[in-house]
Amino acid sequence: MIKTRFAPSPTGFLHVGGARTALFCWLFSKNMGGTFVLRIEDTDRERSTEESVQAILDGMHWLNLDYDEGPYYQTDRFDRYASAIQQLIDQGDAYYCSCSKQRLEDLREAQMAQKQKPRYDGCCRELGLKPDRESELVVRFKNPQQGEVFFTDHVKGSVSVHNSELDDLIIARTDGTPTYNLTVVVDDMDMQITHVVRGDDHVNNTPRQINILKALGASCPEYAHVPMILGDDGKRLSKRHGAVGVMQYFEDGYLPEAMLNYLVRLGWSHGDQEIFSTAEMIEHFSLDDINKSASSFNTDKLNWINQQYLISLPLDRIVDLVKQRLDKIGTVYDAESDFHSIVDLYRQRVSTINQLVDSILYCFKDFDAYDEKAAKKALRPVALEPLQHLQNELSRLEEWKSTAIHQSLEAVIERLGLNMGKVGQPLRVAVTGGSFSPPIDITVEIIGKERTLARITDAISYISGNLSVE
RNA sequence: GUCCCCAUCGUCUAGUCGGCCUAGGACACCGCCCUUUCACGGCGGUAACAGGGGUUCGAAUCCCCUUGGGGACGCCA
Repeated sequence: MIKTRFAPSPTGFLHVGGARTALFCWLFSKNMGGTFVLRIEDTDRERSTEESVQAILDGMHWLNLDYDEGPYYQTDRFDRYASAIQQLIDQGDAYYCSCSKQRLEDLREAQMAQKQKPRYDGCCRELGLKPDRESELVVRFKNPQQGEVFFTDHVKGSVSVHNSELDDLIIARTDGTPTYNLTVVVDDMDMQITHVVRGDDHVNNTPRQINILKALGASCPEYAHVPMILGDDGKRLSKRHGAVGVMQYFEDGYLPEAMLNYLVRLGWSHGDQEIFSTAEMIEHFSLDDINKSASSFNTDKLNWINQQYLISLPLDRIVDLVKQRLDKIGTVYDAESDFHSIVDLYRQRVSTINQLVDSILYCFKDFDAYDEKAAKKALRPVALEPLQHLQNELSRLEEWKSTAIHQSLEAVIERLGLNMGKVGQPLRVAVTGGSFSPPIDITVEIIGKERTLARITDAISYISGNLSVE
């Protein structure tokens, strides 16, 4: 039976890299019919926050990455860690160390100066120090000094590191609290995790953890270290640029399905397939197909995928999201109004919910100003006559339907000897404020007779006003 | 600096463990078609095996070196 875990530390929001790691982990366990556990690694009390825990939970919930077990909190398991540390000490696999931070710092500097890899020199390793009330000691793991650690990673392949490269890492701080490398090992062991799927910034920790695991008498899980996600510019995602929480994408109008689909294709593929339903991802996913190298986040492609989902998801879903957004930005609209047709007309013209809402706003409220370029091009004196004729024709319409509206347009075109562009485009700008919209007859129908006529009047006076100014 | 890892179009990638690759798909970009605008859709185009050595009848695929990138080196995780 397969068991995986996602183990974030709550020191910030769930960023795209973390989200993808969680996704791969989740996908793998679903594919194998295994168990997916969520574990919050909050042993660093200085930096862990309640808000971060919530942000991670929110992000996973939005993406629909549900867990079968947890969330477990490491801070609830300090007793267990203490006993594991004691076990190691009793076995002679760990020892107390009294080296001061100052000595450690000096040591590190001296090693760097000699172009060596900075690491603990084992000063207290054979001293047999005992803890007393006066001095606060730290506990170090007695890492083997001979041989090498070898493991086969599902994505990186064979990795080996000589024990001589490793030092005696601290497993308990002076205040007695356990550190990361000890807690992961104990938890993975106790929770019977069979596959550790995590960011590849942990490959260097793996040999140390394997050594601790062996000392504790446990067997090793399998590993899959997934590569990092770089920013749009190929640089590392950091707080200062690009590293936004996954919920920011929700705020920006992206769909969780699209986000998941985009993320799954970053570092993983299944032939030439681009669009995957969740079921398809689960069916085809395999850890061994994950790419070894880092990949860059590309917003253009995310936008494209989001648009694909905007088009293919059930209309009701999109309408709900549009209403939510409308409410959020405080747009007043008739609660009875039916958005289905307008949303359906626009979903293939935009790439996010927010863009969709922005572009249909003119249906609910009058716009403050015309789009500058559009007005300059379409609302010129030559447009006066067509607009006046349209005003006339349309005001006489009894049935406000696109077909009838279309006939009115045709009538004006014929009477004035113009083409559709000369008549339709001024109308479009007059009525929507901009130059992009679905077919003009349909657009006009949706806006309604009263509003349409009023806006044509406004456009006529706008053009006339400009005339008198000149 | 030391150790670990990585390297196909601008980006995401295919490349079933050497031949079917004069390197395929997608995003972006550029044309054309559809079209009253904008999109969607359709068709076409520009564009890559980091460099150098091997191994082999034959290498994007295997080996070595160089270069470049990333990661780790905490009483952070």
